Amino acid sequence: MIDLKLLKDDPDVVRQALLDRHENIDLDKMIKLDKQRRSIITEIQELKHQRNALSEKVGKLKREGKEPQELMKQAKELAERVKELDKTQKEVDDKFFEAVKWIPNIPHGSVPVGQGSDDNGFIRGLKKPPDFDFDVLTHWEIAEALDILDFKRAAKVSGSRFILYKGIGAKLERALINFFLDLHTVQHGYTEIMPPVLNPTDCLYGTGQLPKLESDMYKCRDDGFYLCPTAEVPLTNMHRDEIIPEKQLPLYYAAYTPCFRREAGSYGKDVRGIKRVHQFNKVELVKYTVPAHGYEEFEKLLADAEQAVKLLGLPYRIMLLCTGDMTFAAAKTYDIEIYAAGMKEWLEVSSVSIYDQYQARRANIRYRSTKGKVDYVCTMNGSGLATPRVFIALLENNQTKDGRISIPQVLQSYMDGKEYVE
RNA sequence: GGAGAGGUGUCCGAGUGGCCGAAGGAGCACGAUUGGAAAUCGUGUGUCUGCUGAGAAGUGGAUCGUGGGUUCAAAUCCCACCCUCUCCGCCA
Repeated sequence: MIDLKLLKDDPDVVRQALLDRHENIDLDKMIKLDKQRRSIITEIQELKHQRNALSEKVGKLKREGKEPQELMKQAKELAERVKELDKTQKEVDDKFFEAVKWIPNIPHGSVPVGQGSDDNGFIRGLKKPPDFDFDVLTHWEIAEALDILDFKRAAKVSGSRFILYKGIGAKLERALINFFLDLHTVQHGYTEIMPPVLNPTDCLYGTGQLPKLESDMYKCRDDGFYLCPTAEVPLTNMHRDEIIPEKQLPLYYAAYTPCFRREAGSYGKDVRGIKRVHQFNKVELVKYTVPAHGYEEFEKLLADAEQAVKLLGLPYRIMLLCTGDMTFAAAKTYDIEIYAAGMKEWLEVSSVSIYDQYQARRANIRYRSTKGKVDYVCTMNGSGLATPRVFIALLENNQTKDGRISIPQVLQSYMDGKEYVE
């Protein structure tokens, strides 16, 4: 949620943010509702004040053994009016907050204004894809040849866009997960969490997937749970409705979870292979910090994710997303993309986002400063990394002329010391 | 699914209709003490929010799991729901 003071005192900032993000939201209606709401509140509070004062008098007189009938009658009349107004206020309030939920975060000043991926900025990494001196295959061709992914049977047990890893393929997937977790917990100081992956509505609202991405998630009909679309959800909601002592900050969490996405609206796209699937594995990094250190920690988080790609020796680049390409709740986002030689595309393997206090406001996550002041924390997260695309890149970039895949050195200890998938 | 117990501030915990935003303790902050620290002593200390104010602040309102109800007045009484714990059943 945005800071409501902005709406009242500086609505143009919000208006500009909406423009930059190409969000079509009727801000004037909200401002009007807010004004209406405030005036009702003022009125109600005045009445309640009177009522409370009367009640107090009644109490005092009764204790003195008197029966203040007249006062009680007055108070009753007041109380009835208050009750009615309370109802009106609730209606206006509900309308207002329902509308405010749809206001996205304000982009950070360093974010380029733009429409879509063409307007994203290049930060660092490879400018051009690497060359190969032989005809490269796509990952689905290699995987079938090596019998490490079984597309037909994946479709049989679940449908299209599901992955069935087999044999050394399954082991490679497990190696990636373990490598990422070990890297971030041992080298980068994150605390490992293994959270539940069925999460209730409140959690998805807290991190900002709801209300906007409702149709992109799987929902359990009878229990109302959503299948976790990213570990960001449980990791960020862990501290919902808490006030964290400042000296405990920053908090660093890393978690492996499967992630579930309906990928609604992408039907004809990327149907071959495992680039876009309904269930995938991801190691997610989440940090909670004091707002003043947010952007410094954010750059470190990016570097932590980048390190994983570097150690795997994959060709990558880091892009800064423009206003039009960022998700709803983010104030700034970097994408790490690796090049897949077979598909001849850059694939996003990590999206590193900072939310300022937007998520914290929604999820009510606060901290108490050493001086005793309470304020919302700053949250951020990034994939470190999502496996299917790393898997693609390993197959497509590490393929050899003779049809094998060389295993990066950092993974070999997780693969019984093997140097090749063959 | 059945039976019982419980949900109060940062935490523990008292509180069964008005003098309760809430005893007591811990924690935290500040001060004293100390060469420094621990211990000790003193003082302060919930959160959200309306209005006025440049601000310091002032003055209201709300808040004791959530939502309703009774009452002039609710942490306290009534109803529904949610969550946690214990026991039983069921499943793994």
